[in-house]
Amino acid sequence: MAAAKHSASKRSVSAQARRKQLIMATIKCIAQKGLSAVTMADITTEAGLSQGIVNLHFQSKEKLLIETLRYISDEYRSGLDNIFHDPKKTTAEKITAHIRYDFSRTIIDRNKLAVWFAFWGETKSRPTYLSICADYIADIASNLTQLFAQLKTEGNYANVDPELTCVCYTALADGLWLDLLVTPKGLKPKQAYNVAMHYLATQFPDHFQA
Amino acid sequence: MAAAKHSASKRSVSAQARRKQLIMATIKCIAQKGLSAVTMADITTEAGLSQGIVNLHFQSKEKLLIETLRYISDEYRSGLDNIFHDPKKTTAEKITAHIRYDFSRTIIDRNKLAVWFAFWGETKSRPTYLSICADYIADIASNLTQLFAQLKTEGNYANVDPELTCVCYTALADGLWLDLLVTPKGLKPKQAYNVAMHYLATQFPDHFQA
DNA sequence: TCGAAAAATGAATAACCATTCATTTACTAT
DNA sequence: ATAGTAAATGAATGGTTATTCATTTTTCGA
Repeated sequence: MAAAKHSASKRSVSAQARRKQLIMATIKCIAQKGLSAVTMADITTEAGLSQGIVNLHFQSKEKLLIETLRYISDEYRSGLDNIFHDPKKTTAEKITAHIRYDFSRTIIDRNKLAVWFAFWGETKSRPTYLSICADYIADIASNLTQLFAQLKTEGNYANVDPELTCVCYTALADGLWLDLLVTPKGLKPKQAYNVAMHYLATQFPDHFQA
Repeated sequence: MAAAKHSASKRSVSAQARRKQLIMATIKCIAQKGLSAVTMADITTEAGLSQGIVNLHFQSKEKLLIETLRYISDEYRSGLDNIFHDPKKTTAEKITAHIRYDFSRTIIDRNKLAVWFAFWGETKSRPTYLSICADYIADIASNLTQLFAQLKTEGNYANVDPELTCVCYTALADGLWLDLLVTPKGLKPKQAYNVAMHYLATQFPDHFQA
C-alpha cells in the first residue's frame, strides 16, 4: 500500500503491518472468546492468514499476547502524552482534555476494555503483564498529580490534596471503565464522563461543572 | 469432625464440606496461576484429593468455576445484607459500615480479588458469569442509593444526587479494589479506605471526615 | 525476464488436559 | 461382624491446541 523508497524499508514496513494486523485480530478475539479461550487458530482465522503466521512473526502465543497488551498500553499513554505536552493548553484545559480522552471512543472501545481487564485479571499470576504497564502507570499518575497541584495553586484551592485527588480520580476511571465493559446497557459513555466530572467538580468547583 | 444426628444429614454435610473445600482450592489456584491456566490437576492437588473428585461433585470444570464465583458473590452480598438490615444502625452508620466492609480483610483478600477480576475479564465473552452477579449488583446499588437518599433528607444536603453518588462510589470502590490487587505495594488497605471516605466527605461533609 | 531470498502456508506432531469409569475404600444400618 | 451403599481414586481415553517445518508463493535486484 504505502510506497517505500528502498527495498529493505518496504519489507520492514510490511512486517510491521503484519504484526499490527495480528495484534488487531488478537484484540478482537480476546474480546469475543476471552483470554482463557482464545486459540491461535481463532486469531489467524480472524486475520485471514495461515496457522503458522503467529510463530513466524511473534515466536509464540505468549509473546503475541504481551505485544497486544503493549500495543494498547502505548496507544493510551501516547494519547495522554500529547495532552500533557500541548503548550497551547492551560492547566485546567489539560485536565479537561485528559478526562475527555479517558472516555473517548478510542479508549472506551469495548474490545479494548475487554483486553485491559483480561490482563488485569491475570497480573497476580503473571507479573510480566504488570511490568509492561507499571512504568506508564507511574508516569501518568505523576503527570496528573502535577496538574492537580498546579490548579490548586492557580485557583487557590487550599483544601485539595493533589496526590489523593489523583489516586481517587484514577481509581474512579478504572471503575467506570469496568462498568462500561460489563454493563454497557446500564452505564453509557456520556454518563461515565459526567460521573468523572462530578468528582472533579467537588475538588475544583470554580473550574469544573458537575 | 462435626457430629450429626442422623446418617443422611451427616453425609450431606460432608458433601457440602467437600464442595467448599474444592471451591477454596479453586480460589487459591486462580489467584496463583490465573483463570486461563488453572487445570483440574492444580485444583485437586491443592485440595489434596484425587483427579476425578471435581467431576464427582460438580460435574464439570466450568460448573466448579461458576460455583466459585457464586460463592464469592454470595459471601459479599450477605455481608452487606446484614449491614443494611441492622435495626440498631442509623443511616450514616450503615453507610460507614458499608465502606468499612468494602475494605475489610475478608473482602480485600488478594486471592478473592484475583478471582473477581479474573471473572470480570471474561464476562464479555461469557455472559453466564455476569448473570450470576447481575441481580446482587442491582440489589446493592438500590440499597445504597436508598441510604444516600435518606441521608440527603436527614442532613439537608440539597445538592446531593443519590443515584450519581451511588454510581460514583461503586465505581470508585471497584477501581480501588483493582489497585489493591495489582499494586499491593503502592496502595494499602487503609489508604484505599481513606480515599473512599474522602469522596463521601465531599458529598456529606457534616457526616464524614476525609 | 530470471533467480535467489524472504514470507507465507498448512498438514503433521507432540504435549496437554478434562472427563470417564472400573476398582478400591469408607461408612452405616441391621 | 457384615452386607450393602455411597464416596473416592487414578489410570486410561479422546479431544484440543501450540508449534514445527517441508513446501509453495511472492518479492525484487540484476
